[in-house]
Amino acid sequence: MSLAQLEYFVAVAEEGNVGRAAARLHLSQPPLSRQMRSLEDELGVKLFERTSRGVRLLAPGATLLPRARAILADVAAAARAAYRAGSDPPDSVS
Amino acid sequence: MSLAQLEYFVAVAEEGNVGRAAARLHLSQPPLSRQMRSLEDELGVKLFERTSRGVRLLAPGATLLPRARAILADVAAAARAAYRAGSDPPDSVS
DNA sequence: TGATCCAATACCTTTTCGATCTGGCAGGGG
DNA sequence: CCCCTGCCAGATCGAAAAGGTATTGGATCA
Repeated sequence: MSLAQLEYFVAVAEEGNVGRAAARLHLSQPPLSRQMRSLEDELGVKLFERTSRGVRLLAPGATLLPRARAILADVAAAARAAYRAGSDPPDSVS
Repeated sequence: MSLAQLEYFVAVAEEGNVGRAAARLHLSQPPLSRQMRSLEDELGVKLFERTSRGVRLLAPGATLLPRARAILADVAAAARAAYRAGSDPPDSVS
């Protein structure tokens, strides 16, 4: 599982449509389909139900979605925190 | 930033030694050095001080370390949760 | 039944990642 | 003082992964 896959997953879940999610991610549709499939394979569960009008979250997908969002937010926060720790010398009240 | 880089970072921080961390990760030393370098580049800060006897965490590294551990734990927990949501049918009291 | 929309597959290209080999720098023993 | 050892960094090469285009298959709707 990669952070990219989590971003992709969130986009697909939010759009309910692989093609539209791909556009939003500035990506083409087939790679995104494949990434979702390999994520499902790795987790050992189906995240989406594929219909003829798009995709719908299944229970495992619904469970994963908020966690994925939180993880991505934590990663961004960690990057910012590390950056600040470097800009600010060890102690600084300014 | 990738999850692999976070794992690598934790290993290097814990070992205080790139070569030993590489062995622990079943990886060779040069790729690990590069990954740490590219992580630093991406974050825009130095995470380690390189000495001739190993590496030592700088302030940004110290800030990142607990967050990296938490993120990795969250990822693992999310994977397990999704898997369970798939094994268990939607409702189950058993 | 023909048109349309969507996801999946096939095939290829490009980028990324890891391994091996080599070099440079600091400490420790003769 | 010199050499040897241990550690990190750089260069080059091959393998694996990711993305793009073109195409197919399936379902819905007029």
